[in-house]
Formats: sequence, structure tokens, C-alpha cells
Amino acid sequence: MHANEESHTDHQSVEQRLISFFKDGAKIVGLPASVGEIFGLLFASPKPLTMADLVSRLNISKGSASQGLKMLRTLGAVRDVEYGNDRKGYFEADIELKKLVGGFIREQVRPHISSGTRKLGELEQELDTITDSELRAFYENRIKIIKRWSGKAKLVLPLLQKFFGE
Amino acid sequence: MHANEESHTDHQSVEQRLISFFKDGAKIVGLPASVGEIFGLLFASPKPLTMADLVSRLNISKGSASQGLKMLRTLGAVRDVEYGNDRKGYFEADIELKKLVGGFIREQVRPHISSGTRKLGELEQELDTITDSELRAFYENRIKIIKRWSGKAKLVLPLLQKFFGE
DNA sequence: TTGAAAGTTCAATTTATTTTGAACAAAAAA
DNA sequence: TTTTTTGTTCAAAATAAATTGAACTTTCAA
Repeated sequence: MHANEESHTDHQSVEQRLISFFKDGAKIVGLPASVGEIFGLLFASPKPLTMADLVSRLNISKGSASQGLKMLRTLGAVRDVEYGNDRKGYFEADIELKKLVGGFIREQVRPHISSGTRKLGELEQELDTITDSELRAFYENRIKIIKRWSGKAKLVLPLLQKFFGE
Repeated sequence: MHANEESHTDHQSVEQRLISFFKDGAKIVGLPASVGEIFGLLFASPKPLTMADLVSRLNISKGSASQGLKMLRTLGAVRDVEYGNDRKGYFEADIELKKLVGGFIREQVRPHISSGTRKLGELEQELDTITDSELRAFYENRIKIIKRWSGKAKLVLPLLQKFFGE
């Protein structure tokens, strides 16, 4: 039997709205809609849910549920919980903003910044090949500008973490 | 004749790398690749460029160039400049981080936050329809959590602006 | 005015991303 | 061991997003 068996008349609409709310939110931050829906349903549920619950209540495939949960766990937005005593796995939304923001920065922001920094380094090497000194001066200045930006970006991340922590 | 007629041997590679750098950057913040390429080429150019320059040097269509420039102007990342005395329009990248961040927040972040706030309000209305008082209490708490998050989000935007300003 | 150059718009196409579902693997009960 | 339940993987299909290009508008010089 299902883990949750409520009347399904009362909260239906609130639940649907929360799902839709997080679905939109996911799209905004560049995550697949299904990931937002999964988080939304878990967030809207007073009890932990199983993967089968997600599949049936969101009308998504087992594959999507599995992949979506994987991503959410990596982000630290969902956690496994002990519940019932069957062999199924149960999940719960993590509501600590600190963890959500932290996971997002760690998984989605930092890797991009790293690869950008690397690319910028490569680009800088390339400068030596430029003979025209006026042009080289121009590019050197451009690179300086990007470095200033990237310095600020790296500085702001810990501040954001701090701001959203607690 | 073209607005820029350099040797095209020297800086080719640096230019291409800058284009690619901003192409990646655009994708990261959820903008189309072509928009990043346009900004990249303008950023890499010592002189203002025309739409025709973008089309020929990036191998994109006139349509993409037009739409991309439109978006970049809306974001405040590119500005029209007086140059030459032909009837073409000339463009230049804006390198003030303050403007870039400000434009992004104004155009891409705020609208989403607004629509989220509206949706949340609608959701709150819906609460009254719930008779089960335990369930309603649960949802009320969930909404409170979202409101706390959204309050922080709204608070952080001006701080970001300030941080990146100047 | 007329014609040519410059720029915009948007339906159709192309490309990229997400989702599915069937085959597979893991784990535990029968 | 065999069967059943649960979960994962990934190629194929579906969906969404970006790009094109041709028709259209605007602008200005002749």
C-alpha cells in the first residue's frame, strides 16, 4: 500500500501549487522541470515518500524519478530517511536554505567558475603570440578587466554562503 | 568596406578564445550562446562594430544578430555608439560590471521573483479551503519557510548590486 | 518618388535538452 | 536457488529552445 493515503480532496490544490511553484523555480535556476516537481512534492508532503510515490503522483517515469532524486541528493536538497520497515527507500525535502544554496554553489556555480578560470589562463598564454604592441596592450587590458570581474565573483560566493547560512 | 580591417593573423586566436569564453558564460547564466558570442566579439574588438560585422565574423544570421543585440542592449551590456558617418549602427561592449550585474538582476532575476511572489500569494489563499487542521498547520509552516527564503532573496539583491557597484 | 541599404519579425527548421521505457543490476524474501 | 521488488542506466523518442532566412518595414540618398 501507499505510504500516504489521505483524502486527496483537501490539499490537492495546495500540493499542486507547491509542485508548480518549485517547477518554475527549477527552470529559473536552470534545472529540469521534473527535478523541481520532485522537490515540490517532497516539500509539500508531511511524510517521507518513496520513488514509487513520485512516479505515480507526478506522472513521471521511473527513470526521471531516479535521475531527479540523484540530482537532488547531490545538491543536498533531498535526503534519505529511515521510515517504515519495508525495503523501499524513503525521501524527504531538506528545507535548510543554507544547504540548498551551498549545494547549488558547489555543484552548479563553482565548476563553471573553475573552467572559466582555466580558459582565461590559456587565453593569457596566447597573448605572447601577438606582435602588434598596441593590439596586445588592448587585449592585456581586456584580460585585466575579466580578472577583476572574476576576482569579485570568487569573493562574493563565500559572502552569499554566509548570508544564507542560518 | 568593413569597419575593421586588421591582418587577421595575429589576434585571431585570442579573439576566438574571448568569443568562446563569453559563449560559455552566456550559457551558464541561461542566455543563448549567440548572445554570448556577440558580446564576446564586441568585447574583443578595439573598435565599434556593425551588425553586418557580427553576421560575417560570427557566421550567424542577420536575425540572430538583431535579436542578440536587442537582448544585450536591454541588459545594458552593449551600447550604440556614434562612429564613422554612414547610416549603419555601431555597437560597443559595456565593460562596467555594475551595469552588467544590474541589467541581469533587473531583466532576468526580478521578474521571476515577482511572479513567484504572486504565485505564493495565490497559494496562501488556497489554505482556507483546507479543513484538516493538522494538515493546514503543516502547509502554513511550509509557506512560512518559503517566505523566509524569499525575504532573504529580496534582501540579497541590493547587497549584490552594492557589492558589484564600482 | 524611387531604390538600395539597414534592420526587424516571425514561421519554419535545426539543434539541444529532457523524458521515457525497456533492459539490466542489486538485494532480499520465498 | 528462484522470484519478486526496487532501483539504475542509457539509447531512443519527445519536447523545448535557439537559429535561420525570407518577407517585411524603415530610413535616407539620389
